[in-house]
Amino acid sequence: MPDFSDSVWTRPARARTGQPTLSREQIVRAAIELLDAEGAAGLSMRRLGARLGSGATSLYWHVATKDDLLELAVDEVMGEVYVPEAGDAPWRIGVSVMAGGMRAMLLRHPWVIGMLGVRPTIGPNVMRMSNRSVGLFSAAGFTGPTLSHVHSLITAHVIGSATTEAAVSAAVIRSGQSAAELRKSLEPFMEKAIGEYPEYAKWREESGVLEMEPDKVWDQSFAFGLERILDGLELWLAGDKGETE
Amino acid sequence: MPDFSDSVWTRPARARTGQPTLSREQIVRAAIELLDAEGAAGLSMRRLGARLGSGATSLYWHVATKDDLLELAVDEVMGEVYVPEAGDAPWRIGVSVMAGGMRAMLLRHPWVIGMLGVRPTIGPNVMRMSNRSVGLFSAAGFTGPTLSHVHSLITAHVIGSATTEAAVSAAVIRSGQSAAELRKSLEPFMEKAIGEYPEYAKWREESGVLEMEPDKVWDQSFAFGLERILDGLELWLAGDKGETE
DNA sequence: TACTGGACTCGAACAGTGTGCGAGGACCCT
DNA sequence: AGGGTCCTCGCACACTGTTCGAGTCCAGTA
Repeated sequence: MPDFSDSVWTRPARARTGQPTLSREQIVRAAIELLDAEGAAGLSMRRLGARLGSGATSLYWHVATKDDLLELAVDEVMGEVYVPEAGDAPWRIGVSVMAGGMRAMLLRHPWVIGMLGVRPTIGPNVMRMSNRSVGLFSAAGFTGPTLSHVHSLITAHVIGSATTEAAVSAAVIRSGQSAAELRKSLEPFMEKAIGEYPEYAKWREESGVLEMEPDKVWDQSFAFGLERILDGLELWLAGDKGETE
Repeated sequence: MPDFSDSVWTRPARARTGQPTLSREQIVRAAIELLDAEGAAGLSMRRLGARLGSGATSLYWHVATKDDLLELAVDEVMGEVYVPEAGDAPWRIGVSVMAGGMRAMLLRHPWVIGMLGVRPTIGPNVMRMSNRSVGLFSAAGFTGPTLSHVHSLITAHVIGSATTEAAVSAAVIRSGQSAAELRKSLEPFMEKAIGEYPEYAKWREESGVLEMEPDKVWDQSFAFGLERILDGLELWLAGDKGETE
């Protein structure tokens, strides 16, 4: 006797509202959730489909390719970054707000970092950010190619700091220990290396960096760097522009 | 009638010299070659095995996991970076040499960039670099946590600049066109965007950046940023260390 | 010389990946 | 009622990293 418990007849009619059940925005949002929760390796089209209650290949009607989806996701989270309007505050403050916001975003969505080097992002949100940035820097007094260099300098600092910070924090998470515990369990390894790397070892011991709270150190490092950069830029604006060439 | 053309008997004795045919260094070297030629997506254990004339799974005797292999590869190329000895030159020069060398390495091996954010590198070559760097910065007059911040600042600049540069250059390569051609074919897209991003468009038009040679622009941008950073650091060394807090 | 044990290689297999294709269902318009 | 468009999805393909166990070779010992 055939089993009708799962046939077309016993199964309830598909819950269709007449509207498509999937949308590109919905897919992108779900992808970001998955990426946040499990990292780049945790996102597969099949798992994403399952999370949305639909077949994996259905996604391909809304999105040409997984790479495209990632590009959309990157641009989407870029939209979370607030860039102040030019003139709302002194330019140093404006730039700091932008840089801090972008750093926070990258640490919220660390999977973005690994994608920045793969293809340039030119989505609408990135464009909006760029547009605002130009305003910010041009109000500060930068023009022409230099303006672009300044923009690159600031974003490079954000991306670069976030890269190493994210790498370490990923290692901490993977280890299942706290940062302090992880450092302790690496201690013997370091101990052995001391002989070979004397300068490094000496600094490590004397700097007092071992007793500091890791998160605070990252914040300080980022802020310190940003201040030095802004100082350097202000100096350049102040006049001696040909000093170093 | 059985086919003996490929049996143990007809097959020539394995060309064994008595030495193992595979070695970890050889594998890492081949992996780097493959990564350089085809990027991160082009490296698979099977292809790597084929390139070495051996079975894919043979690699697993020398290397625990693909991730381990990548870590080895990253550390290996890090070894290509020359870090001057402290005292061989004024510290600004020393730091510039190191930063420039690291940038060049990252552009030679752009696949490294995408891996830096995934896990921290603590291989011997990276340690050697760190050791040298400490010497460099400490000779410049930096101490304690600040020394670490300065180190982070410089490497962040290198990594950050290389990230966006590599992204663009990857896009150019993928497009199969020259940078200028690619820009031209993106022109209509940009044209349409001008209305929405007025500041950006205005800068784009007036800056003269469109007529410049792309490679030169990258170099200039990197050098400009580095000089600003070094200026900022020198200023800090000069004294007014509490100025901005 | 025979035998053992370690160093090393490798084919088969498993679970999982991105994606093309074609069949089909649901809806709207004529 | 018939067609056309939008949308979903199962199947299949070629490929991935990795495990397992069998096998091959060589050095050392008895």
